[in-house]
Amino acid sequence: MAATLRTRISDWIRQGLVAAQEAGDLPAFEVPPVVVERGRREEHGDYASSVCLKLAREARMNPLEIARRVVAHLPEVDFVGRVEAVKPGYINVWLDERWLAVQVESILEAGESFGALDLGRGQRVQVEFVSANPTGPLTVGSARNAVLGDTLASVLAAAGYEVEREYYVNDAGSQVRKFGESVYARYAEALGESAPFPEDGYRGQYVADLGRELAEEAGRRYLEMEYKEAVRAIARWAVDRVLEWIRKDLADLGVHFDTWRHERSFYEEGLFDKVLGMLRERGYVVEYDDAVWFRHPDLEKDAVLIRSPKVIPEPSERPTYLASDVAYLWDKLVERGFDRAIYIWGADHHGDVPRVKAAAKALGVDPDRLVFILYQLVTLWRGGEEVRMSKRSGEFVTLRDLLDEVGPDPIRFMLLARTADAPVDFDLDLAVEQSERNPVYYVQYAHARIASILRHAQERGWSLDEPADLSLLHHPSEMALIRKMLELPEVIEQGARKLTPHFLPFYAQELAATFHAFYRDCRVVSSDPADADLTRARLRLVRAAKSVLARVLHLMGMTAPERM
RNA sequence: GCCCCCGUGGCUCAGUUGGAUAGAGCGUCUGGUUGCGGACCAGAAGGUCGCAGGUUCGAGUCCUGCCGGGGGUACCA
Repeated sequence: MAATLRTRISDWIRQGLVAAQEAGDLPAFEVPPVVVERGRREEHGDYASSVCLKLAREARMNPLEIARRVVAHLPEVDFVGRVEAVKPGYINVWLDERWLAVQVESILEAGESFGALDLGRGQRVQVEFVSANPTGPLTVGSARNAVLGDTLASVLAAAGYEVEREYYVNDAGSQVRKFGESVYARYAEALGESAPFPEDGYRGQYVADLGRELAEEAGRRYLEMEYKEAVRAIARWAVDRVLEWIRKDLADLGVHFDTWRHERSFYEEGLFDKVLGMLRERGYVVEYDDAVWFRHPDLEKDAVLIRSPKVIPEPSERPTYLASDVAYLWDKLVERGFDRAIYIWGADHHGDVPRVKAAAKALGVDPDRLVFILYQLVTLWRGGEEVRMSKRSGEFVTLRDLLDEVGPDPIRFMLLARTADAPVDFDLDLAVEQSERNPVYYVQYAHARIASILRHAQERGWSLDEPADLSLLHHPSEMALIRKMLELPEVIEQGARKLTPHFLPFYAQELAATFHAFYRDCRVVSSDPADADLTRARLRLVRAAKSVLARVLHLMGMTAPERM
């Protein structure tokens, strides 16, 4: 399966167009891309194209007449059963039902690789996501980030990209230092000493726990060190501890990273100095007010700060946010040579996008190779009321809380089933509710139901691996199910092209619904000996449906339960 | 002020580079299983796609203005 049905039909119609031109039935003109969409109504076929409407002006012909001539020149292909030119000038295409029936076998053969495309042609893409500050547990917002990034990565991999998942660890800069100071203070307290608690420090309970843990582990060692040095060491220790939590939470959510890139390394390895030098050479750096600024004509502001002693006095540490971003983009696109770098950011960072893009330009890197997916905020609801979250009051729902209360599957599904552009209202009551109002179970139920049918069949002595005469499949509900399964590659194509994984949960629901309707109409395991061949064919069909359902669920990072 | 996102049936949301009568779930109403999982299925009611212009054969989709909601506009990340 290298191309979607839609592309094959598009190519096919293009062939008809060209053939019509060569035969002199159509005037010579450049053939535009043949847009093919799914027929919205039964009488519009499985696929439909409106190219002829677009061509009417250039060809100076009635669009319907164009369509007729194109149809007359369409070559024979096995997957098309019927084609017609209608009303204003559409070309409607119906798939061949015998061909459809046979696809069941190819779906089964493909298994977990069904829907794989080579859209990416092996291009290397990095998806960098979550990347939350390692100064505390992950929040619900990070969960949305994680789910989006991880699923997008899966979709891109399915579409033929070579994908790497990366977590960017912000372990340089003022927040980490402040975190270190906070832990230091709690650590000192645990040992009966008093230490100044930093202004705007981290006040969560976990900070106190870390302080106590450190006191038990290290004793008075850090108290005897020079303060700044102790803070630096403690910060490293505490960041490592927090990263362990983060890693665990993400693993429980089903998210795994290939690489963890540490911001600090940009400074330790001299990458930042190198990139800053390049910017300076190219004239994009100005200095005034005792600080270093990045300037670029694309920016609305005169300049953006790169380094200032007022932010970070320590030259060895990260100067500003942008400074690291500039070093990082160079690291991604040049040093490590990714063709594309995808960033998953909260929409509150949208203002930084033009800066990073401008920096890329300044460094001579094509800014289009940087892609930013911005997602809106998540608000939690419980008992019909918004759950207010505030880190200061310590009353915020962590990803850990959510995992303990809801479990990974509903979290993933519900955070996925919305465009990134729209804010998410996460209804805690609904997420845990096991009812028809909860779409998560609707999809998983279809999978479990098929598993149950297969168990039932085996108990009755049916073999599941037996070949079958698939041409016996022709019931409308059988055909609908096959058609729906064959849509998966197109869902993957859309998701990879538009970088919008939210198509998956919608498709999953449709597939489940199509299966349930089939189940109503068609008995799979028949006890009538006369139906033996049909039973065999339907068992193949149902196995294929189970496989595709599992495939979608796995793409979404969810489980496909055998029973529930 | 400026920048970004959103505004589609009662509610939550889809809508494939502009296409044929705008879709789904939930909710409401009505109905369905003497056989494979009723966490299921079928049918019905319900929408001037925020408002006003514009672009064209054709606009929920593109452009402009306005209204309403959210976010951003730090020498924080």
